[in-house]
Amino acid sequence: MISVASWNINSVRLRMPIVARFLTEEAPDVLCLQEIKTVEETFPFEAFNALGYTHHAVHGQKGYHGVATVSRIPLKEYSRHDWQDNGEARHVGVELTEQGKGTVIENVYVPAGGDIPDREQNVKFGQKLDFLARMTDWAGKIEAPTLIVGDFNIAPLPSDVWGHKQLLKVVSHTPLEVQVLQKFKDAHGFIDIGREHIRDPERYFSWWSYRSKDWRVNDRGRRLDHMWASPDLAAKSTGHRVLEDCRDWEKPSDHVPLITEFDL
DNA sequence: ATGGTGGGTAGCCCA
Repeated sequence: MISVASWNINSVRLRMPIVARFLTEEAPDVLCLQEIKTVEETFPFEAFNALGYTHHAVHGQKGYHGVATVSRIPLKEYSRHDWQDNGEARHVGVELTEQGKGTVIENVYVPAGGDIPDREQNVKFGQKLDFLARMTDWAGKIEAPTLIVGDFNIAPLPSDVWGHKQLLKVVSHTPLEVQVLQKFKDAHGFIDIGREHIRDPERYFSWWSYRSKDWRVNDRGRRLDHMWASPDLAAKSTGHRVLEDCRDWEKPSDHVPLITEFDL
């Protein structure tokens, strides 16, 4: 059995205490972090090593974005893509080298896309769409059994958001983004593991804005984080959980971790 | 309809 977690941590240095708590309590084999907001030189390697997570692939950037995959089972860095073609650190891929040998885990942080869902008025929205288009070209050429996880910054289903009608013109849930994400999915035949285990139309959120008070009461969440797998790999997924309680931990991220277990 | 809260980092950018 191998378990893989994904968590947009919104500064790994600030939140190392809750990361340590998560690794101690849940002990996933692999943890994919997004928005680490640091370069490799100041990544807290020692803290991860002390917890038994001695294998790392870090693609960092000063102040913004950045992704890291840490593991207690052996892996090697496999790829780094710049799907936005602007030098931002939003992807790192690893390949498992012993247990689960040959399995590729791609860790991605899709651009949020700004506030206005129109590429003419908002450069960031165009960059988000272009990022996804390049990711789609790449997905069509995948050969290894692949798990792609991370903050996709799109909530595709009506049951992935607190209010479908209210959010149709809000970046992350527009029909155009949903369509572009679907093309990416179809390019490789990815399976949405989260929704294999928590079926539509059951409520499934992974992010609650810091700006919304009483997140548990108002529950204005969205499912921005995903774990998608090649069909053969998805068939080996035996469990999937959303750790909503982490949203209430001290100095929380606005995202919560997802964990999938595989019979590998 | 608006602004609301966070993080990184040094005057804003980004989410």
